Amino acid sequence: MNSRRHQIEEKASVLFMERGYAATSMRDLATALNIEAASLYSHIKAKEEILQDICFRLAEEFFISINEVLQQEETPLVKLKMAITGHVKVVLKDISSSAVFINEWKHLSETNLKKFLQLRMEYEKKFILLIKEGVKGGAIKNIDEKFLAQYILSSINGSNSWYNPLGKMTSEEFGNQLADLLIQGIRK
Amino acid sequence: MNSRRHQIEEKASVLFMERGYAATSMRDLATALNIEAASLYSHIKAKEEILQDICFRLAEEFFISINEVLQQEETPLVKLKMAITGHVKVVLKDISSSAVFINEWKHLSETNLKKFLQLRMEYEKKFILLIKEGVKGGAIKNIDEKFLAQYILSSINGSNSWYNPLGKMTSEEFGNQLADLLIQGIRK
DNA sequence: CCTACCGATCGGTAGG
DNA sequence: CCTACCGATCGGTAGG
Repeated sequence: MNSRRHQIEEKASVLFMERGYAATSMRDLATALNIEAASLYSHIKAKEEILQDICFRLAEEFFISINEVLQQEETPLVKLKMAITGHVKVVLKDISSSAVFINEWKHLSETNLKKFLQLRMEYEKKFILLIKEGVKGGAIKNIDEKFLAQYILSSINGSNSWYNPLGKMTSEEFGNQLADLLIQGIRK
Repeated sequence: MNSRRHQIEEKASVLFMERGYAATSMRDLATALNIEAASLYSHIKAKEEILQDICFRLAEEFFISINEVLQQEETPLVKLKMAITGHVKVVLKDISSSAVFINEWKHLSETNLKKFLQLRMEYEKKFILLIKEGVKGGAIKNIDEKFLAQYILSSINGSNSWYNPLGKMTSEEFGNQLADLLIQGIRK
């Protein structure tokens, strides 16, 4: 709907990814959009509002993905693979926004920061539960589930910085490849 | 030798990790050291000099580690595991400095940035070569070596953000565990 | 969406 | 290592 606002967030994601949130000024953003800095404030209330919107939008997308996986009737290992490919899909669908989600959340101010970390913890817990199932059933190595969850999630998130959309792999192939490597590493 | 300078860099690493380079002011740093901002400049020439020193010091440590591994007479898979545990060791030995190396290098200015990216590429190439050996010898899956190298390195680097020095694992145990997961994922 | 601004803060220097 | 500053830039507002 609000297309100008959408343009602002899109451009901001790119700049925040490239230079970081703190090093991107409202004048930088305005220049990239061919307007004056003051004009931005008829579309947003504050700089942080942009960061907030990006971070919580991505959080929502990650939740949609994992919740869809959790209601499937599959083995833990299959579900875990789906959770991984689903996470990768969200990351690669919008690389700049996910880069901001992954690297710039720390610039959220108090209340937002708390909410954000709460959501991230909830999301990680869902991964941990999935892994616990797998360990119990004997499909996954008997390693601390939190360790494995952090390992998997940080490995996927890292791919944000090196996946090349212009390379030979589509994002689906990439996600599958990555998931296979991770799954083979942790399975018994 | 120059212990005051060393203290400045140490404290700066922590602040740069916590808030990011751009969001850390020289006044923040000075306050953390109980001195005035202007006093910092009798020890350093500019803010970027601190960032530069941290980034290139870490780069050096990574090179020392990989070069030691490369001159070993071992199978590619064993050498790769050594390269991984060596890299983890450097990362975990100084979590704040390595966090700056991993996340804040983009704030280096032109000349330093170019040099830094050059070094990082050289380092990655050594990993790629190691993996190529393994693929040729049939020990490692026939997957694009660059993909595998990026996957491994970004997975290790990610651990910087979630390894808990106060947890049950020593950094050696942690590095071994991580290396095993990665190796088992990529081996044939 | 723009012009014209504001107070605050930035990295850094002069001089002791 | 400090006091006293400087020009530049920051996020943001008023008023149209």
